[in-house]
Amino acid sequence: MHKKARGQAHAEASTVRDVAARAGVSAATVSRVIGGTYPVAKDTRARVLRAMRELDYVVNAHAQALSGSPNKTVAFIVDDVTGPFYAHIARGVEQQAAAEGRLCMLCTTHADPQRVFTIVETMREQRADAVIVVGGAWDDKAYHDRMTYFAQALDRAGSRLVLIGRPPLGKDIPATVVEYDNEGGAFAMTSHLLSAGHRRVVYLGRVPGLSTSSQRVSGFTRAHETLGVDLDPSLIVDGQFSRSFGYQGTRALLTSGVKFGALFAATDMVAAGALQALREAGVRVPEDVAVAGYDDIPLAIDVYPSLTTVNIPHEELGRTAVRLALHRDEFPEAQHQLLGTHIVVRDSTRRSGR
Amino acid sequence: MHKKARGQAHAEASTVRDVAARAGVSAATVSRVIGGTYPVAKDTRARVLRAMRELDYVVNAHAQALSGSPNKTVAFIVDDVTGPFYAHIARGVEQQAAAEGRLCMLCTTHADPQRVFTIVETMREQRADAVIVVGGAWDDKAYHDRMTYFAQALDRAGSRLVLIGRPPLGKDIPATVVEYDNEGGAFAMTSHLLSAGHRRVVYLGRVPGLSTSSQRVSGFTRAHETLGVDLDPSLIVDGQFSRSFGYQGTRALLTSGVKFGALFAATDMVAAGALQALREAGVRVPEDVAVAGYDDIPLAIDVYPSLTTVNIPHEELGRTAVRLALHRDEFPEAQHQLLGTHIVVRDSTRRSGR
DNA sequence: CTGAAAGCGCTAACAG
DNA sequence: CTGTTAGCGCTTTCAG
Repeated sequence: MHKKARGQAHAEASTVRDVAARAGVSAATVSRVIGGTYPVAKDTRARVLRAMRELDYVVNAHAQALSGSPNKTVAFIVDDVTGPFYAHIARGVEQQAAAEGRLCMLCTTHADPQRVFTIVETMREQRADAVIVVGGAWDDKAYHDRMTYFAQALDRAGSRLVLIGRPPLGKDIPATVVEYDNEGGAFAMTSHLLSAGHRRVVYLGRVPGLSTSSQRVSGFTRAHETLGVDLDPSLIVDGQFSRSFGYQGTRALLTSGVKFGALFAATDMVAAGALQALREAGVRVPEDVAVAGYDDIPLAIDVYPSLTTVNIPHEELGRTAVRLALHRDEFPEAQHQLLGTHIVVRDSTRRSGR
Repeated sequence: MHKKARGQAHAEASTVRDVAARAGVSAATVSRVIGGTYPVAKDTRARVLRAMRELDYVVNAHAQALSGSPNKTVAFIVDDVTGPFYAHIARGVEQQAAAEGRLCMLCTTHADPQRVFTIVETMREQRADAVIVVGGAWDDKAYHDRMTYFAQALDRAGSRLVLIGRPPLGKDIPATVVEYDNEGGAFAMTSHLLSAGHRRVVYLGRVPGLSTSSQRVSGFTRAHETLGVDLDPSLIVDGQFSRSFGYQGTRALLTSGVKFGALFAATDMVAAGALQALREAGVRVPEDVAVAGYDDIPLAIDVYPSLTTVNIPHEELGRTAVRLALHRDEFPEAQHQLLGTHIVVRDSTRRSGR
């Protein structure tokens, strides 16, 4: 009777053929009803529909994908969903993917640069029609080459590699790049601080070799040059993009006796840690030290005092990435976007006295 | 020459057959090499492997899935990735899914209860081997029935419905449920507040009909009964789980002239809004009003003053959900878990003077 | 250890 | 409008 006798008690899922039999039509007709993209007599369709319902029929997406219909999934690869920074981009991606009728696969690398390769490979297997990678890139040739290879491989397969917040791989590499004006934001923020009269501004949290970091530091430096303020190199301190580094780093700074009137944290998380350290040390913000962050994550309005920071259009980055990737044929010229950033002034730098 | 002449310039991806030809073996042998689960002569395997590399071969996951090999994806459905609450659960899910060799599909309902149905249906099509839904459920019969139906349908197909932070659907419904002690957490927190001497504690943000909310309110009420403190019903105020409601609601409370010495916010986000409103009104926390939240999201340590709140084991919820669902045959008894919660005391309730 | 052949569930020509 | 016939790329008996 049964095709197979599984150990499990799973009723075999019904197929187009079952539906066809029940509705007294051919499998092809059922398929046409499913697709909806082909004329089918009104009552035939009705019968088929009813049969589907009675059998609790559900198409098999894999079979669909296999027999030619374009795949409908977008892959999204991040370091860590937990960071508000990524979470908001993820929301944009998910939103746009849904709007374009795509499913969204979420993968996490936990900041292991190797893992991104494995994952991209897996996505090739899945035949995802866009693979979106977000986060700073490392200045590493091997890394760069590997990504370039993936870009080409995905392209050959009709898919697309998308980089969010990373520098382009190169001129003729088939990849979509959606950046935000990292350098410009840092420039604007530093200018804001310098114009308020601060002469010794700490940059807290440089990560050598990380593209995001280099760009921010570059904006920081350029602002000093532009405004003709000397920059003491010891004011740029290395450290991770984390709350705990913000805390530790600031404490270290405080005990080291370095003088500074303002602190520009590499990210809002770093700033949050810094604020705590300053508060514990009895340093008033912004009276004694002005503090600024970068990213404008929701946290920024809840810390005390509320944080002046650089706004990044998170959700738009995500949405743009998906849109561009899926419609690359319509917008071949637009495959490299640079979205704007702007500073948001809050209490942590307000009326800063020198 | 070519099988098809596509308009696109995509080189057709190579298949097992191509690899087989190149290695001078049959497709079956290539498949065996891929699966690794079957003896293949050492040098044959080597040749196949080389051919795969040379052709840049990538298996087609859909074809694999279609021809019987169990599917390898887990679906995760949330209201909104953006909430830190969900983000951390997502991390747990992703982590465990990766550990179990599964891919993770992320879907968002934007709090539209209808959308969850569409998505679950889509996941049936994808043949996901577990479908995880997180977030409070509505006390709605239609909703309940629909979920029950999905639970059964998924079960029939060898998949599994998992509910995180939602009450079970019923005794014999095949679904995995991972809850956290919502009522207990609220009870503990309320007791903490009452034992500190507060007699008029506001509960800010009840959402009638939402399971999460009902449980918290129930813990709140029970603590009053247990400690023999009268509860003025007007102290329970309805409102959404959002920062903005926390802000507005608190302002309204303040202008209404209702007296209260402590405020228990339905969630940390609500508490964050409340803190802002109190600060703006010149009400000192915790001296004038003690404030507590619920969820223990990272934000809680960054608001000022740092927030006393109820800790939920976010990541563990996610991990447990995946583990239980995938190994349901090994742990049939454990398909309903209740994870513990505990209060974390921080500055917002410290040394509260009556 | 390896090959040949059948088929997973669906869609896409090609004929009616 | 609808049925028939081929596969999509892979795994899996069943024979060597």
